[in-house]
Amino acid sequence: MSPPQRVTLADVARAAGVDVSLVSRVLRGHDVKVLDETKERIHQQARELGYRPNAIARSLRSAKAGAFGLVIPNFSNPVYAQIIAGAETAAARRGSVMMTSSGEGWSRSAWYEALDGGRVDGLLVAGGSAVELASLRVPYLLVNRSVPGVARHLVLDDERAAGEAAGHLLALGHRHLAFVGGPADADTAQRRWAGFRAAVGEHRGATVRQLAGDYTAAGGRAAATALVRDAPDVTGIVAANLPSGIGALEGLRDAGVRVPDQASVVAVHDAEIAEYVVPRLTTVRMPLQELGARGIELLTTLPPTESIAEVVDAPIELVVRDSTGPVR
Amino acid sequence: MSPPQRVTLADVARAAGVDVSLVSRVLRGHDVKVLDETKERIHQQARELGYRPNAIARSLRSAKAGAFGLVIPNFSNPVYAQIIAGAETAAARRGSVMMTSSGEGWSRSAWYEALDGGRVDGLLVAGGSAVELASLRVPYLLVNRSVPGVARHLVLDDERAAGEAAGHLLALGHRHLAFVGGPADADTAQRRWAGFRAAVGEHRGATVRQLAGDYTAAGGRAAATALVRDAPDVTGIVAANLPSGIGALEGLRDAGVRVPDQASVVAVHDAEIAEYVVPRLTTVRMPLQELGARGIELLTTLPPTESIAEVVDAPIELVVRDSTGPVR
DNA sequence: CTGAAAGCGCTTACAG
DNA sequence: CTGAAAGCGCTTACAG
Repeated sequence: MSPPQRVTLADVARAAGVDVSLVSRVLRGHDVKVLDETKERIHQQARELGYRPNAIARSLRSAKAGAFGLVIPNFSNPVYAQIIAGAETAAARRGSVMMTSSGEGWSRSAWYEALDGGRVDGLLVAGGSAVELASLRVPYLLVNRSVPGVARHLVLDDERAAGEAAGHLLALGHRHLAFVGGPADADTAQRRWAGFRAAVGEHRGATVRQLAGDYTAAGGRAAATALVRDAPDVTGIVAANLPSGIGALEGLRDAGVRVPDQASVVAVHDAEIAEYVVPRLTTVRMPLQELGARGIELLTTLPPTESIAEVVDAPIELVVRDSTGPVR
Repeated sequence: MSPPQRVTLADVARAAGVDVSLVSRVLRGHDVKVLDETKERIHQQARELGYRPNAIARSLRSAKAGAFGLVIPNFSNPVYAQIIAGAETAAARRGSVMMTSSGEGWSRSAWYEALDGGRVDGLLVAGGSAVELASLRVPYLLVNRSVPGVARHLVLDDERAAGEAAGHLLALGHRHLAFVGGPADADTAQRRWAGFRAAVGEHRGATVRQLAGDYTAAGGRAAATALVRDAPDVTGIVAANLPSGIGALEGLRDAGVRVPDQASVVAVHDAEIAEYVVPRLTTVRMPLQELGARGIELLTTLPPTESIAEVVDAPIELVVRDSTGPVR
C-alpha cells in the first residue's frame, strides 16, 4: 500500500529535469517568473510521485516549527476540551498544528525539555508545574492561571463570573449565601471567591460563608453536608467549579434538602454534564474557546520576552437551569 | 528571562574546546572511551550554557520524529480521554511525545498532509474520515473502529461488552429487552448490536427490539420515549453508548417510568458522568487505556505495511450501579 | 527564467 | 581517545 520510501524534492527535480531549488520555489508558490510549461511539469511530477514536503526539514531550515504546544493536566476535564478547540482553530488559521498533551508518563522536566527542543513555536501552559517555565527558550504563556513570578499569563474574568453567580442568587431573594471554594493553590478559586465576596458585600443584610473545597464532586458534597448541619440559614450556594456544584447537589439530596425549593446552587463553568444532572444545574459559562484562541494569538504576536497579564475580553453568560429559584 | 538565542552543539564544542561530534557522542552517552576529564568539561559547559538538544535537527538526521500522532474527532468525549492517557503513557515509555489533535480548523486532507510530513513516526486514528489513510506514508492504525478497505485496525471487544450488558439484565430476570443503537456508520454500534442479539438469543422466551439511535443523549431519550409508547412490555434496555444511556434515563423519567423499579438501563462504556446522573447508571467498562497503549505498541513493533485486525485483550467489567434491578 | 551553493543542527561511520 | 566529513531534506539569497 504505502510506498516503501519517501519521495523528496530531489526525486521530483530529477523526474522533471530541473534543480531542486526550482522545485521548491514552484511548489511553495514563491516564484512567478517561471515558464508555465516548467511549472506544469514540476507540479505533474510531484503529483505523480506523490511528493509530500518534509515538515521536519522545512522546520530546521526556516527555524519555524509550524506547531504549537498546549500542556494540560489531563484530558478528562471538559474545561480543557473547550480551550483546546479554541487553540486548534486559531493555530490552524496560522497554518500550524496544535499538539496537546498532558505529559502523562513523562517526568515534568524531561517533558518540558522535549517540548523545548524546537518542536513547537510556542507553548500554552494550562496545567502542570510552573517552575520549569523559567528555563524555557520557547515563548510560553500561562493560560487560565496566574503564578507569582511568571510574567506572562492570560486568564478569564473569574471575579466577574462569581459575581454574576452571586448576583443571580441575590436577585432571586437569597440573602444567606455560601461559597464552595477550590484547592489552596488554585488561583482561579481565589479570584472567584473575591468576586463572590464583593458582589454579596454590596448587599446590606446579606451574609457570606466560605467553605473549603477541592474542585471535586466529593469536596462539593462534603461542603454541602457541612452547610446543612452548621448553617441551616444558607439558601444560596455558589460552587467554584462544575464538579463542586454537582457534588453540592448530591450532598443536599442526601440531606433531604430540596433543590431549588429549599436551596439554590450555581456553579462557575458550563459543560454538557450540567444538563444531565438532576436538577439541571444553573451555571456561568466562561469564554474558554476564546481563551485558547487568544492564547495562540498572543503567542504569535507578542515579543517572546514581553510581560503580559491579560484578562480575556469576551462575554460571560449566566445559564439558568433548574437548580436555582426564588428563596423559600 | 529566556536567552535571546538557542545554544547549539557548536556553542558547547567551542566552549569546551572540542569537536561537535565529540560533544554529540558524550551528551548522548554514546561513547565510553573518552577521557573523564573531557567528558566532565563537556557536560559542565552544556550545563552552564543551558544547552538543549534540537529535536528537529535530530529528527531530520535520524529520520525518527520521536513523536506519535493521535487523531480524534473531538476532545469533549470522555471516551477519548482514556485512550489518550493510555497512548501517552505507552509513547513516553519509548521516549516519544504524543501529539493529540482533532484537526479542528483544518481541512481533512491538509491535516493529514501536515501530519504525514515527518512530524510523527506513526498515526493512531480514532476518528475522522478514513479515505485519506491510503495515501499516508507514515505507519498508521485505526483505533476503536474498523473500516472496509483499511487493513490495519485495533478494536475493543464490543460484542462481548454488549453481551455482558444483556447477560446482566437476563440474570435479573428481564425477558423483554431493547437495544438503543448508534449511527449507521458506526461499526462499534454494529458489533454491540450483534453481541446483544447473540446473548439474548440464547435465552428461550426472551424477546429483542432494536431502536435507532445516534450516540447522543437526545437520541437515547427519543428511543426510550418510543419504547414506552410502542413496547410497554420491555423492561430492560441496553444503550450502545453512554450518552444514549443517559438520554434513555431522561426519556423514562419524562414518561413517568421508574428506574430501576419498572425498567433497567445499562450502557456500554464507563465514565465519571455515570456517577452523576440519577439514578447512577450501570455500565460496562471497556479497556480504553489498554486500547491506546496497545495501539502505540503495534505501531512501533509491526512492519508498516503489514495488515492487522486485532481485538484488545483486556478485561471488560460490568459496573453495577442504581439503574438496574430485578424485574418488577 | 533557472541553477549552484550554502547552511539549518545534528549524528554517524571513518580516520588517525 | 578525538576530529573531520558527509549528509538528512529543505529554503534562500546570489549568480547568470
